[in-house]
Amino acid sequence: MDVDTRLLRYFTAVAEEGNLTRAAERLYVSQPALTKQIRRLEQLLGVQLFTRSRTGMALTEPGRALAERAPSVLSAWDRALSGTRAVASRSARVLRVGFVASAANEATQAIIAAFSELRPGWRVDLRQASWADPSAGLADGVVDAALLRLPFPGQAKLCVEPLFSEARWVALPSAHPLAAREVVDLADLRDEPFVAAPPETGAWRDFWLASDERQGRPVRIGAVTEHPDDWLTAIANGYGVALAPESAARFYSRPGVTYRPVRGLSPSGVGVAWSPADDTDPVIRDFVRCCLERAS
Amino acid sequence: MDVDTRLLRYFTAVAEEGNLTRAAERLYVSQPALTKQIRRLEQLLGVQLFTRSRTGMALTEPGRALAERAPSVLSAWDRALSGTRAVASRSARVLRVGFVASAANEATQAIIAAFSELRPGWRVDLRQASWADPSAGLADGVVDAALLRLPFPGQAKLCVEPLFSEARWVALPSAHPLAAREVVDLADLRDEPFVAAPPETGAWRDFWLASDERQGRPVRIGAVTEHPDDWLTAIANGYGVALAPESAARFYSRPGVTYRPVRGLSPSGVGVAWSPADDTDPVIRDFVRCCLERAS
DNA sequence: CGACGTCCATGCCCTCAGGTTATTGATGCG
DNA sequence: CGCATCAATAACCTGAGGGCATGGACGTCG
Repeated sequence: MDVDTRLLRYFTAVAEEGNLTRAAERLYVSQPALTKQIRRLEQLLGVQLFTRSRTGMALTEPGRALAERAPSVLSAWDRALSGTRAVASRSARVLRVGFVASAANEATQAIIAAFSELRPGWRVDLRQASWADPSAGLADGVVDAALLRLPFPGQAKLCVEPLFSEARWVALPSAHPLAAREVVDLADLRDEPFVAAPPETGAWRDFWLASDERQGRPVRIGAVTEHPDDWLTAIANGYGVALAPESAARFYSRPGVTYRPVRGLSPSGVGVAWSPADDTDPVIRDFVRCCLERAS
Repeated sequence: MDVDTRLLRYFTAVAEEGNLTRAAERLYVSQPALTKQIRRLEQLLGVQLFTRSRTGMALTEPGRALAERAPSVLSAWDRALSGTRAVASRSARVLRVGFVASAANEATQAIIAAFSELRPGWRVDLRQASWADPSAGLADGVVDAALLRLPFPGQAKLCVEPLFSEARWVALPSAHPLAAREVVDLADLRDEPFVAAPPETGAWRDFWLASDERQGRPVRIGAVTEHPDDWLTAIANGYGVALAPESAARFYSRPGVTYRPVRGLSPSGVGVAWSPADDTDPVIRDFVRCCLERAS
């Protein structure tokens, strides 16, 4: 008896939401399509998985049994997939490097260049991650190494080497009164609306909102963005201000956005991370070495 | 990224056979269909899994990586499937009982009747297994309990309670000279062709060929059968003789087939088996109790 | 009490995945 | 050289799986 992992994902979504309509939205399919799939799954197993009512879809006892076991299937497949891809990229002499926007900025290019010289046969695949994934794909096994802002959630499970740290500056709409000053005080920013990363990024988001350093004053969110482009646009349009590493002033300059140093703000660290499973891999070690050389 | 488990089964088959044509036969699909599926899988992963040549399909390094991981996905799904079905049948008050043909014979009905009386709300689903599966589906989680001939392969991993034992008789074509005797000597059977179970049944097959008791004299196979009907037909048609439990003489009588006791042959045991996971289940315990009561 | 909102199910349509048979190419072998 | 062996391709058919629009059951609220 065969299933598609898609069917299992559909099932878990409905099980979690308890509601076809919402699950369908979450899965980006239409509700009738989902209805059909769930019925098909039930028919496939010969087991009723849900009891339908106007209040939604409730798991039956066998449904709960499947809901408990489905994740193990999905995660087994995830492991198989990322494992296979990892081996494939290795045997094609490709190093997959993830980075979050504004992580290493201009250092990135120097690192890649140094690595290319050290390992002439190898190609580097650079993949920019959205801010929603602070591990830049490393946690999912999508990349072999990543250039990241420190600290980041899940850091404990990975090997990390800090590279350098930079002052946190502020990016302001050029028309903003504070843009006229050479240096801004953190205290002056406390009541400004901020352009922030999506809420699911947790500690990462908080760090760039200076949540720890605003003495309990709640932050006002002016806009939420996932990528540098939206971010710059939001600031230029006056939706709010945002903290950014000093190098962003050079790397992400744009008319309408002004960067200024901030007094009284701790710096931000940049590091390189890789999976403990690859810790002995000579190519990874070379890459890390390049990072350390070029960053100091 | 989603896959169908079918695709993974196809992949493993090709990986094992190293040959599309043979793998296609084994999977009961056409060779072009399999070609397409394998290419689709490669495309899906963005990874070349095989190198094609006149000698067949050889795994690449990433292919080997997937071949190592695919079984874990398939077995996770197998567990999820049989686990869910088990819970479903329990919550529908159905006890799934497997049996191999001629295991308990007439005792079976008495057992079921006793169980129905003890657990009036419950229904028993009887499932006859082919001789190719001596655990009658118990090993695969397809049934909750099974009535079996002992010993059987995989017995160590299950809970087993022996019920009774029976003499092994011989089933002969009625026209066979030995059918004229009241009792047959094992020695007289040694050079006869036998009707046997399929080779993959291993020890089971050997036991019913009396391999251990023919003093190294090789057995001659006259026919191979999987089900009682073929078996009786093969014997009646004179393709060979076969050992059978005494009760088969009553339970599987047919014109053209004569049963006779055999001197000098050890008896055959019958038992009930269930999964250790269900050992504390009161319903299973009741069923086992019924078996013990009715068999003694 | 009737209008509306919320959910799931149904009907109809379209596209493409996945299967079939027949055939073509490539390549080693007697 | 002709044959056997494998994989790939072509042409075709069926049905799975998606979308939209709508129906039906049932609370809820003005």
